Amino acid sequence: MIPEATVARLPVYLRALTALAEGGIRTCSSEDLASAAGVNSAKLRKDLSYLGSYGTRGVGYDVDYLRYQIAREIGVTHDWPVVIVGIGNLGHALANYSGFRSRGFRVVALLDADLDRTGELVAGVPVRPFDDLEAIASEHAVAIGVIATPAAAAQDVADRMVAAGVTSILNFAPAVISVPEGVDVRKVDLSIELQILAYHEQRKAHETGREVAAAIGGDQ
Amino acid sequence: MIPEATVARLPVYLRALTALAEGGIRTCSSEDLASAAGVNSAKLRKDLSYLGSYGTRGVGYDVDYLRYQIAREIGVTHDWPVVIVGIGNLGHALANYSGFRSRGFRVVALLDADLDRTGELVAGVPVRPFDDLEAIASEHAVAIGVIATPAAAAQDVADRMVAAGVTSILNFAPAVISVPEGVDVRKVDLSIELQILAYHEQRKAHETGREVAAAIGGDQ
DNA sequence: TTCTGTGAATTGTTTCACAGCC
DNA sequence: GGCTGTGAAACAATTCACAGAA
Repeated sequence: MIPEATVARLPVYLRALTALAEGGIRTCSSEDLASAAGVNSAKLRKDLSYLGSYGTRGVGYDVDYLRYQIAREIGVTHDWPVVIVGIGNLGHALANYSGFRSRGFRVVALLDADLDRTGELVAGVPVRPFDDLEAIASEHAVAIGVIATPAAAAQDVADRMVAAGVTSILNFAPAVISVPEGVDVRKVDLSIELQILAYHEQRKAHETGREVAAAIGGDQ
Repeated sequence: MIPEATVARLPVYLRALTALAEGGIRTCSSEDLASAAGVNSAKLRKDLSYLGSYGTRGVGYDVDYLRYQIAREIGVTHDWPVVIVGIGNLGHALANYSGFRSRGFRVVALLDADLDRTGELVAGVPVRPFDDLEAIASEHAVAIGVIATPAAAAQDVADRMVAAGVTSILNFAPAVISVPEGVDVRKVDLSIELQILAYHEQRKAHETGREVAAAIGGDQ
């Protein structure tokens, strides 16, 4: 059983290893890989230790071998079919995102409730009516769905996805969706990320203010 | 000093409170708010306790009052000016995202290195050359920048942002960027989120396999 | 000697359970 | 009686520090 925090970092290691491999590097130390991934080496080694012993003491890790082991652990040695629902600005961006294709995912359908959009080609894939969801999900055995609709539609879309057999949902809509036991949801929310930054930014401003005040105050 | 895990949830509570307020609800219990935010009530109360005592025992929380207190704590009672660099598909989607405006952020400029894009209007804001970054950042006192460029450009953009006085960066490029002490970076990576789902999906598949095997095996 | 793999210590987060206030 | 606020307990993640393999 791999800790959740480790699972969330494995894709980062995978990407870093791919970058190293593309740079022609065949072997790396935990220090090298950790710095490419933006973590410290103790954490990296601990994380990798949950997968097994894929390194060599005194030497390091074979880049290709470790890359394969992580890809296998994550489950991206084969492609996962994915549907995207909601082809607005964000849906367009997602459909065009080439990183999906190269990292283990294949967009098998783009769905939108607006029938005026039907037939429109986005990244070479035709937009289809949302009602085709069940047919597509069962035809392609889709387990992963992406919601890129407005917040108001998100729960309905999620319900339909679950009914159609989808058991993992990536939700970009700014809404909390509830799903049955056994279905995983991950949420990406742009304005929440910015608000977290704003909080720290505000604290930095206070900090500076205090330092300035202290400097002005001098040694009174 | 508010724990980081709590800080990351405050924006979720803020959004849930806004939804309650829009539904005409003036008072709510920790249970109500927790369920609107998708967390359990003990965690919610513990989180809110770091901000102060803004509830009333036996009654609950005043929605508007708590909303204001959280907004103040996060620092979104006034707007933060933001620049977006990289106006490709994702940059377009971000520029058009209305949640920015309504949640404490104002896009003051869209920048792109491709000069053919200069002047193009996106969501009513003209695209400007990347080299205008310093002028814009100092004119609007921009502290927060968004990177929506390809991975290869991300580090350069981050360096220029930091030099221009930006101290918080939201990075959508699939690359690790390094910044000096005192600069915050948050990363949003679409394919990493999908890979995390894939990991759990794969485990569910194994689990099912085992259950099926056990069922077939019966009580042998 | 170098660098991995990992117990042990530390630090952070969540959950429990109830005292205290309305 | 109902619900918040919070110590204390349980759990999870990170970091330390070093034994041991190459």
